[in-house]
Amino acid sequence: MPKVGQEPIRKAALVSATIHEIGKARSLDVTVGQIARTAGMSTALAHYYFDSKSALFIAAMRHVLGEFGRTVRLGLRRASGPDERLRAIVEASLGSDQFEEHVVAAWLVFYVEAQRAPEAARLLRIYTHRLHSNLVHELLQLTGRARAREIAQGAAAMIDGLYIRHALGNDTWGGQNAVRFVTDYLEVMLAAGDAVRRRAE
Amino acid sequence: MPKVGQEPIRKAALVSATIHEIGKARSLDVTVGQIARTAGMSTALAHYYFDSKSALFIAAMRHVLGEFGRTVRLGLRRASGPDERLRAIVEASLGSDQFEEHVVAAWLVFYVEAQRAPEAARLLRIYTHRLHSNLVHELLQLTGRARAREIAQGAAAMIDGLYIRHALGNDTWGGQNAVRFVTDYLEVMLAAGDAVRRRAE
DNA sequence: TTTTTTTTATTGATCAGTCAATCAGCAAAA
DNA sequence: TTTTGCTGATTGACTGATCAATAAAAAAAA
Repeated sequence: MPKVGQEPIRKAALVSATIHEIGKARSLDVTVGQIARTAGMSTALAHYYFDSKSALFIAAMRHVLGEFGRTVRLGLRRASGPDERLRAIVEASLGSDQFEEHVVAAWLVFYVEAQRAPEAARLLRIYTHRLHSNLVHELLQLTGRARAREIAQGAAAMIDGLYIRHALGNDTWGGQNAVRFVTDYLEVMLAAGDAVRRRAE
Repeated sequence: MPKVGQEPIRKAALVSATIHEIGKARSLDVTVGQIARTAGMSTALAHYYFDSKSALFIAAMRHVLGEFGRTVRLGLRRASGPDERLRAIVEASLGSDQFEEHVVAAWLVFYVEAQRAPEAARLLRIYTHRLHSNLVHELLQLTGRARAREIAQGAAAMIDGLYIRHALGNDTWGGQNAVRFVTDYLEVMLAAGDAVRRRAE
């Protein structure tokens, strides 16, 4: 049975199983044994491919973040013009892909882990910065730099907030409307910026 | 040494130690032993006053939520007029009290716990509903019911998002500006509502 | 008032269970 | 025969919870 070239297959299976199990347990409190069993192998083999449990978690987090990045890039490639592109970013962040149950749980859990594990914090910072600079890049076509940065911060915070409220089931809206909340915010803030600018002139 | 009437003192010490230890560990992964030692007693005594570890966590969460509720009520009592009162709500949510290191960590950890423990979920829902209805109550003086609800949802999401970004150190602004982000949002959304209404007339 | 009983407060020791990690060793390719 | 893939068994450390035992205060009884 032992074939060569199993490493990438096994690692992928373990990463996928990790996300799945975290989603099921809704917590990082998942044993390597559970993960390994779900991935169809022994505990020892899981440790053969990943030195430690936390290394496995980091790999899982990197995978979720990678998936997200790919979704954003795909959305951006399809959109044209700043408005459409802003919408694409928001949709990638609050789209149905990201709202899959186990992905949601993984994100929440990673948020907590980012408080302790430096590597997890680093990964999350990359996500934050990318979201911010993506938003600013488009907003710069529509307003000044200072205002673009401010609106991007507000929108990013709103995205995170809507995400968490959905994750905890504390939302009355469906996932659909979440996008509208942010796009409304962007639209209104940009219009208000115009008003301010006009008033100043 | 054993005196009567220790129960409230011991329980308060345990709750306080729990919040402190969660803040230090930045995780729910804290042993009863650690908490008990910090509270100046044995593990067995901690179990004497709280049946289980999770009962202790729930008590700690109830305490944090209670403190928050008190802060909101105090702020509301001091404010007059819907604008001031809205500001008071936001300030209570994003004020320096709530940004104390261990309180922040406790909130984040409770968010995750709310995914599994029904009682934790219930407590968090109370917080969510209270924040929402507080906001709606004031907004109703300034706009229609449907719009009030929508703006309240957006503002609440933004508050949570700003909170988490601060908790993770992913904020470039200081805690101060966080309040301004939300009040700006409220102001602009209300103004836009007026514009829409005027346009419709 | 003194004595006895009950209640409250407290702990060290320990149980029963869990878990991450290791290791020695086997099987099949290369 | 060396490398890669794989596992059962085991280790060592930890943890929540329980319990028997003890001390002091309060209440009841004498």
